[in-house]
Amino acid sequence: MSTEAHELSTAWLRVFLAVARLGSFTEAARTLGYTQSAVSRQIQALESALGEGALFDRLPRGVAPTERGRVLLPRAEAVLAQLEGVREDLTALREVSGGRLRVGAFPTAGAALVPRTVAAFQERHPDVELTVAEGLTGALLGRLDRGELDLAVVSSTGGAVPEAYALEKVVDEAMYAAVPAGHRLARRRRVRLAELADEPWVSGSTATERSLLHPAVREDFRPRVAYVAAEWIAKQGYVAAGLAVALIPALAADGVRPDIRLLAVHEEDIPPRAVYAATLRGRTPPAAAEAFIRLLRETGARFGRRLPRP
Amino acid sequence: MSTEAHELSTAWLRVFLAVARLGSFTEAARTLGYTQSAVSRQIQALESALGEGALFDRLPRGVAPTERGRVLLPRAEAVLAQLEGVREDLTALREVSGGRLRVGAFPTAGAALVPRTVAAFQERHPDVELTVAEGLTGALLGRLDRGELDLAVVSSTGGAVPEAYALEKVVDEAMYAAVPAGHRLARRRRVRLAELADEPWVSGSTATERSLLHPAVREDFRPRVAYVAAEWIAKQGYVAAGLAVALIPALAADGVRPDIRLLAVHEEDIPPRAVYAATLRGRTPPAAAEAFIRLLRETGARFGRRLPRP
DNA sequence: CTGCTGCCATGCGATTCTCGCATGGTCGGC
DNA sequence: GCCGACCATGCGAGAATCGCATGGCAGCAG
Repeated sequence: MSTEAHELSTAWLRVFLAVARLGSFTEAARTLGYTQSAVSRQIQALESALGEGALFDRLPRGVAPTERGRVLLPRAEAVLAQLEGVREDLTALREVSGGRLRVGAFPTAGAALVPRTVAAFQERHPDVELTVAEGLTGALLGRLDRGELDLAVVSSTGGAVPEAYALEKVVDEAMYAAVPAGHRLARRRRVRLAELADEPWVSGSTATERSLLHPAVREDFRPRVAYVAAEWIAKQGYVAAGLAVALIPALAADGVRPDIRLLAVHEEDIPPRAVYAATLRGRTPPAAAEAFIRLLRETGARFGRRLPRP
Repeated sequence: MSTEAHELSTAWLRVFLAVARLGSFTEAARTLGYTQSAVSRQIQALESALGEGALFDRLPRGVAPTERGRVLLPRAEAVLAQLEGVREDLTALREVSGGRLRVGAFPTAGAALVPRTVAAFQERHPDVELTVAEGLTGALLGRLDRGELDLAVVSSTGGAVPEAYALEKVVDEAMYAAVPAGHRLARRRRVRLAELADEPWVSGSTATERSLLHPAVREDFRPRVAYVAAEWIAKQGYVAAGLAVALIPALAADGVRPDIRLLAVHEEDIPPRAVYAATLRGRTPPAAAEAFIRLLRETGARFGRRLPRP
């Protein structure tokens, strides 16, 4: 007879409550799907685990809680309620309600992809505290490493990504050529870059290595960068004025002014820029992050090789 | 692989907390006195009981809680705190702090026995809410039966007590003869009732059957009740005036006026009146009741066959 | 690049727990 | 005085849990 408190089981408490409520071992057993002997022993075990003194008086007709039993009653309910709370919390987590999510994204993603995804996310999971920070891919990964972010939206332009991160492709971003409304190709829907090889270009940098044009350079396409403008709003100005054409990633193609036409560039001319959602490899990402990534892909699908404004 | 939630053990949670705090199965095992394998399996069991999703990420150097783990953390602490609360409550109960105690007592006990016991009890257990009700033995037992009282202080005068009650003798109450200060026996400390057989008596009733004198009646003691007075204060008046003598139970002998003398009556002349503490048979009495009974006996010892004022 | 080390997972046998079944004891009622 | 309701308990089967030993994996030093 080990009078020592091995460790009290929550099953004990559930049985205890049933017995207290029903006033009978037999009835509690029937309700709980046990035999009467099992209930008897469970109560015995609980009584011995709790130390001296019975929890129920065994009367000729059923049982009645002793003072100890009456004291235990609200506590047992509280414990079980907490246990129920555990399940609720975890369910809420699975259903992505509550908690926080810290997202980082590269600048272009801030044009449409991330804002739209955020909007959809907020609608579905209004309880999640969501923050978004902008930064370049390298910086974002560093913040991920230091635990400052839960999720980073990065592009493949930054070169090789260390193995420490788990990447999930969100979208293969299509590229568009932007031409003025009166351009000779303005009525086309698709072009080859070779057709624009002789046009003056506006780009983010004179050095093509640092611009979107870089992966497109080939034998038959060596663009002449006549104007330099980093911001898309400025590029639009040059293009709309008929001074130049520009290469625009689909993610930035939203809200283009009406006097500009976007032409889908043939896939072979420029590889799609991949956008990834990065988390720390080996660490289970927050459930909210999973949900955010799903929405990212959903939103991102609209930017993959399709003209936003036909 | 039973993915079903058998019932989560509190041991799970304790192990979980240790692992979360120490960041390592091995270290937690060492701290808790388990082997590493046991900890590993406990966490596995907890994870499977809680359903999909791990609680810890297994890293090359130790483990780190996942989001699920971080959510579980405060809940687990709460559950264990409640469990600790159970033990504290029960310990407090054993040490008689808190809770309530409802006592009933027959009128004479209210003269000194109960008030003194109450005072001692309040001093020792100030947290217990104590109430005292007065009533005759029969009524008190009825209220005990109906759960209106936890404890009844009753005397043996009421005849047989049903078996439904557990009686614990508190004191065998001595009887005194009260005589005026100038009485011929006033200097004695003990008397035989036969010596007072010819005196006029004052009693609570003309019918000796209903008075304290009843059990004392014998061949050589047939008292003549000259005066009837129910209250002890009135009896004192007759005695002090030298009109009569009276029989006084020790419990009522406190605070006797100075012109009256109390003489111990020989034990053979009148059987001591027993005072009992009654609880419901078969029901575990409240811990406070046990403590109260102990103090009753302590206090009552002063009224057994001893003159309170020598 | 190879062996070492630290850490978690897992197969195995022994122990303990817990269950259901059947039985015994006690009390109240017809 | 027998019967029925109810709780306690001996017994054997099955499940859970433990420790021990081993395996797998990642990082690190030589």
